Amino acid sequence: MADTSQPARVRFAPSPTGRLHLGSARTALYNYLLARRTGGQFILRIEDTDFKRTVEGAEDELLAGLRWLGLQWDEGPDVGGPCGPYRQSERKEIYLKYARQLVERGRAYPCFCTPERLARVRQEQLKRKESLHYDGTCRNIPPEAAARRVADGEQHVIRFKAPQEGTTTVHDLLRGDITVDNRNLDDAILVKSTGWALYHLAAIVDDHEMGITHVFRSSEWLGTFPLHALIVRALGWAEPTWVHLSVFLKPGGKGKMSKRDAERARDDGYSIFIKDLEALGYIPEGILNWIVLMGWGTAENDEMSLDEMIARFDLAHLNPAPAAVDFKKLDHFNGLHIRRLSVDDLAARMKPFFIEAGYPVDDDKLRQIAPLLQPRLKTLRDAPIVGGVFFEETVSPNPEELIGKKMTAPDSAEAARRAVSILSGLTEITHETAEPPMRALAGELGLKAGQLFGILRVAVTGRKVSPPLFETMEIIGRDEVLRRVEQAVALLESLDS
RNA sequence: GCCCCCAUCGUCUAGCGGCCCAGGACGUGGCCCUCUCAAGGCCAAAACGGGGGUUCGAGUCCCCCUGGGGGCACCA
Repeated sequence: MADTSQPARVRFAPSPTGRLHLGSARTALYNYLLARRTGGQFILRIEDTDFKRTVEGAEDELLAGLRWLGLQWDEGPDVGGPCGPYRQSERKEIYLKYARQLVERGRAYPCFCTPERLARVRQEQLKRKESLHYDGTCRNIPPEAAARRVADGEQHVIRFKAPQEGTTTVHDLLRGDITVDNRNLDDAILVKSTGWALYHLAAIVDDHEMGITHVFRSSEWLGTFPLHALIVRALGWAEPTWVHLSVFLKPGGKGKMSKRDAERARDDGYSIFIKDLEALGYIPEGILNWIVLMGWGTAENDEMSLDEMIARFDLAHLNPAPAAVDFKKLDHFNGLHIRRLSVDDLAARMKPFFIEAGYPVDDDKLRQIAPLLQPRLKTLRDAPIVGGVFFEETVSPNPEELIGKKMTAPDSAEAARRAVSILSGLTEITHETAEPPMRALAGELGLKAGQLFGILRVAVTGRKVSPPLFETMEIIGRDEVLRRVEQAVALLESLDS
């Protein structure tokens, strides 16, 4: 079943009508993984035959998003390949060729019904509570008569002539055989009156012409699955392995992700769109690790890099059930992979977020603070929040917060004074040189280390929460540390008057 | 209304008839570590939707119910 011995040719075929989101990214991922796993090819095809719906810039975002995630394709509209063109809008004649073939074989027919008439038929069916389907008016027009009307230039579409009796059985890798009663099949439109093929024909033709071995697509195609298999068979081709992946459900698992849910995710600081996730400080490694597990599972060790996924991915563990998105889990994997980054890598990735937050960035300092921030970041966006202190020229602590735990202002002032006198005696303040004497001082004053350190932390960073105190002092530097602690002394003294 | 699909902890999942009084992960609670916050370590609570079968034996196979999801365009 999980045949990884034969090279797979797979494709990710988005239409440039929207943004790259979680669901499509996961489909792309699975395609990519199977291709790499089997030593096959990953193809990118743009399904842009519906010009009315094409969105300006969508294709660019799609490609950029995939590249950012690290899912580079082997063949595609921009990189070419032996089966091009890879944009459906450039393959019109190919589809027409097969549409004509189908008509010649009596497996498809021209239909002259107007959209208006079709809408009327639908209304009637709705009123009679029947299933919605084409009523077959043009199905029985004699081929010669139909051909004549076409030759005369009469507006028409091409419909597939679906069988009306018996049953059709198709096979999905995750669901096994699916058998439908042919009476429920519809004569779907293959070619619009404009001459452009619809998905039903275009995708089937392209998958064949491009030698696709496995078709990963969303479960929303399950309804037309028999139709598509029938078209493949009518054309006399071998079927690919069909894999219908379930959709993602909203957090909590009740209902599909809707636009409203997407907005709510944004309000919570998350997003279902890849580009937004990048801006929110999520890294490809984290996102990929998160989505690969929604629909595919392993017994244990969920933590994986892309390479590890390639080594472990298989078809047998794909799961047909819908999965609810859990952004908390994304946070977990993102943090996990941030911690896996090298110092230089993390420094480079944090940089734009410091710039965005308005801090004067400095590559050396970024590398210096990276190890301190690394275990504290859930997202890269947290970096300027946690590490902003290293770029601030001055701090303005809240005097009240300078008072040590269970201490008075005068006590705290005295402790700070003593700290200054000891620290100023050091030629350099580092973790090694400063911590021992400060611990000793705490003991001498009858304080817990945490009490003294707390005062110094607020004095030096202006915050109650910061990276480890002495490492922080080391980076801020002796002179500035002294200046800040002295400032704290003054602040504390002003308090008790 | 009609058609199709799915069903294990709150969530993502492992399980492919006995190895399961159901394993891992997120989240949650507790403890440890600890200069704060994290990170890390340990522990805990937490599930086979219900009912019928099949079988010596069912989370695993079959049926029904329930629940959830998808589809029914000259969109993809």
